[in-house]
Amino acid sequence: MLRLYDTATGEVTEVGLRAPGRASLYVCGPTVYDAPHLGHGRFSLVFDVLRRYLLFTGLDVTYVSNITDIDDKVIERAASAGTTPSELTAHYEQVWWEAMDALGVLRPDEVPHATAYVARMVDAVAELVDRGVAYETSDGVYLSVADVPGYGLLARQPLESLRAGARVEAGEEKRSPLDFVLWKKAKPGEPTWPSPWGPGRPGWHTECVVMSLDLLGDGFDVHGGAIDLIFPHHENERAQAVALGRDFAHHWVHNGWVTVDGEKMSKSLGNFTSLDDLLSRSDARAYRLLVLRAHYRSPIEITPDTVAQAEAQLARLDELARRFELADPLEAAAFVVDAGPTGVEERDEAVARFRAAMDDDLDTPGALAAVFELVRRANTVADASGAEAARPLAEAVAEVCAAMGLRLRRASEELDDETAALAAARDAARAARDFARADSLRDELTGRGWLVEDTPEGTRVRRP
RNA sequence: GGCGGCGUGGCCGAGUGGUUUAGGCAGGGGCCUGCAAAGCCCCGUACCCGGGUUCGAUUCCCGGCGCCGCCUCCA
Repeated sequence: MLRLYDTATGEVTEVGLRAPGRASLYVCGPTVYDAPHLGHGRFSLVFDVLRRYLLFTGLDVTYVSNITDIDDKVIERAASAGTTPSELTAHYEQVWWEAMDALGVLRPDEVPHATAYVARMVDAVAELVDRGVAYETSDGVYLSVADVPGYGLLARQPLESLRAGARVEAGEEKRSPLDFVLWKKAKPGEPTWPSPWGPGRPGWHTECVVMSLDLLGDGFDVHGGAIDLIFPHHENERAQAVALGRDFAHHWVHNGWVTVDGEKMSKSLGNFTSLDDLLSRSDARAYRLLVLRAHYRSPIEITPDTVAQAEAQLARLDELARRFELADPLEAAAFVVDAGPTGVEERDEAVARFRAAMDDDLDTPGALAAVFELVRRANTVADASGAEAARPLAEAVAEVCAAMGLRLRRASEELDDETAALAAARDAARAARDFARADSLRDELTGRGWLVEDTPEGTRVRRP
């Protein structure tokens, strides 16, 4: 059974499921006011891997991830771009899904949009006011965190300690600097929805509480997001759920940063890279592999060097797929499910090692180590006893990679006529034992950017 | 000021109180090959510093040093 670090307790504990055989996950999605960057890519990949692994173990998984399509940034960006918030968010949501598709991230089962949930958010805020834990000011409605038992649980800091560091804006009417806005009264020119407090729009933290509980119900299993969402976003979500008397997420999972030169990549530091930049200059699978190579809670450094290392690693896997002409399990189905032991002992043990690593707080580096050991074994057995003897091992590599969403590529490149002719000429020269000519033809091919290999079937060229 | 994380061999990156090792990339030697490539085999006496606990610490404790993060509606 899967064990994961739980931010709420600070310990790695078993992920208890609300309903046997069924897992429910809510992952905070993007605010669609700009193109996605590497950080968005990482959290999407981390939770895609978690989801795929749960599916692999045979669970029925419901995965919900939202789109935030109304907030200050959306309004500001739309204004400066001379467009409307809804046009802006429609555009960037499309960009978002294109990037997710490129990364091989499965679409969520449900994608709630904040703007579609405003009425239900108003209901929730009204109930918080009724319960006496929220109050109205001249500019909105706020939650009184002092009235929420256990506030600071996720931040792992007591209320007083958080208060000491909180920034206080001049002219605020909040009772405590930590109180956060549930409803913002409209300023001129802003999109609005009706409410008991006049026209306005919801605060950010409310949507995820309302949408997750609506779609997954009380006591859903896992709530995830990137580490920066712990405080205040998730803390404040939880605070509302507690104040509403609802049973909220049972396990909190957060992934680590993408860093650049050892520093957190962030917009304010101006050191962020868009996902498109990376995908345009590297194999999209390399980013998934880069994410898998590090533990999900560790920071990962994305540099041209680490990307190149991941691509070299990928080449080793692809080479195996080519050697065995492996079918891609993700060609036939969106995800793979473990069919259980096959009776081929070495294969079954390797899959068990893979699962043990994944069960141990999603230890993907360990899982990858099991994969590469299996790659070596498959090649060794094939060298000694032929490809058929090693086939179950090689197929297990593809299967287990697919369980992490990593697809292997066996297709050789399309050859243009000239290249194919050079390769054929080289085969003829070798057959005639005219090695000088064969070597010069290889140089010719190499000069055109091909890597030349001899196989039992003759010259094979591929891109390095 | 409060809270937390990290410091592993050329690089990336796991892990562990001591028996034989993560894994990948790069590098060296070998097998294979007409020569290569791919694949396979072998190779690096790594764990920030100083104390302490211990028969024994990279792993536990304390103290340093260095780096990073959160306490701001950043993934």
